[in-house]
Amino acid sequence: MALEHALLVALSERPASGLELTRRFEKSLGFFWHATHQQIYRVLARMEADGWVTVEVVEQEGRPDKRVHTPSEAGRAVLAEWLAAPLPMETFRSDLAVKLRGASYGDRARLTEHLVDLRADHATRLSHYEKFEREQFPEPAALDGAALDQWLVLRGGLRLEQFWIDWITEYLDAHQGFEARSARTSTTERD
Amino acid sequence: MALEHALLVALSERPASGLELTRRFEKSLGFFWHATHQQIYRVLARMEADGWVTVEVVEQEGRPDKRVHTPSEAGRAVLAEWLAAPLPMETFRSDLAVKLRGASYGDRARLTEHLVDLRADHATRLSHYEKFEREQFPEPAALDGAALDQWLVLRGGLRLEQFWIDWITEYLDAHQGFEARSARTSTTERD
DNA sequence: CGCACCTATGCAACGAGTTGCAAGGTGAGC
DNA sequence: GCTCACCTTGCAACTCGTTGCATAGGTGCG
Repeated sequence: MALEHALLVALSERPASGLELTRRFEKSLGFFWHATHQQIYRVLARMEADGWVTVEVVEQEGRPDKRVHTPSEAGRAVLAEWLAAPLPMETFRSDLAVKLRGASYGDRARLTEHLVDLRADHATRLSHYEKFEREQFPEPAALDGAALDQWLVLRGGLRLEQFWIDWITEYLDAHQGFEARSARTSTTERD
Repeated sequence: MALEHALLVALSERPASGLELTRRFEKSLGFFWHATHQQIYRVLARMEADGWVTVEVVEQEGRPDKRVHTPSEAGRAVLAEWLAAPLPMETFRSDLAVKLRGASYGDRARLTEHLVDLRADHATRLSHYEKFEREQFPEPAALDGAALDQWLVLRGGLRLEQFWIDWITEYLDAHQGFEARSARTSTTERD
């Protein structure tokens, strides 16, 4: 329902072809959104049919032509209307939560290994975001308008990665603590 | 792809009918998952056809019969296999992120109002979770096994609500700071 | 030349998830 | 007795998103 609007935001920042949008969604906007190129192409086609964007065919040297999309007046109106609507609370789905909760019904040691790996992956992405922040936004206090917004969304990405890391750490610590207590108890029992 | 597994976890904790599962998903498991009753019925039917659960029809007084589902041996094997698989990093979609990023192309004041409301909603849910934690898990250090896992998933829910609150707060503060700076600048210019 | 790979766009089929609606029964209030 | 709400299950139609494949030219490598 909202990919249309995400595309309108991206195209408002800079008109682009379908593939260029796909690339951009893998980068900065991708902190909180991901879409395959097919999905993007399909939605772009619908938006064009609905008159939300205009298309200009740009010929390129040594490459196929590309179709560059720009928000129309109608598209800008649709975007503005969507932006003004209230935000419903999002519930999300997390396989991780289900696996944590179901750990008793499987191999907890295997799960623990995967959790260590997953935490490492999130740490890697976090440091990637931090590098990006240092390079692209060296002086956040000087930002305003769209650039300030972009930085703040990146801040959300950073915070989210930290959330995953902290949660997994709490889980691992809690189970380690439980095992330590069990070991002490059985030692005591042996005595 | 994973609703099957979430249902198997829930049914492992306690066998249930479709509607009972729907209720439970609105509560504790719902921190990180939500499903409509239709979705649950359809998946239960498929799991029954695949032999992952067995169904017992339970007659009730003054109510329609209910069909209570219990994981079969095959179902438990499927769940264990899924639990042992590596966890892919989840990317998620957030309308909030898109709206924050696109704020320049709409009415920022309206968005700000909605953000204040949204933050209040998350704060409400957070305190609800905190109450639940105090009541259901008064002594976390004493937990083990499935109960410890349940508490840790609730901890994730708490952390996630805090994430939303902190992020929105950072956004509002940053824009307030920018407005304050702008006001000072224009005052200076007037002098 | 043959082969692999890149750019750019797109189709077809499938699975997941939501919304709207309904059947068929019970209990509660008036 | 009638209406209304609720319980339990379920169908149908729709949107959203993914996966696999296709086309058609261009570049790079041995």
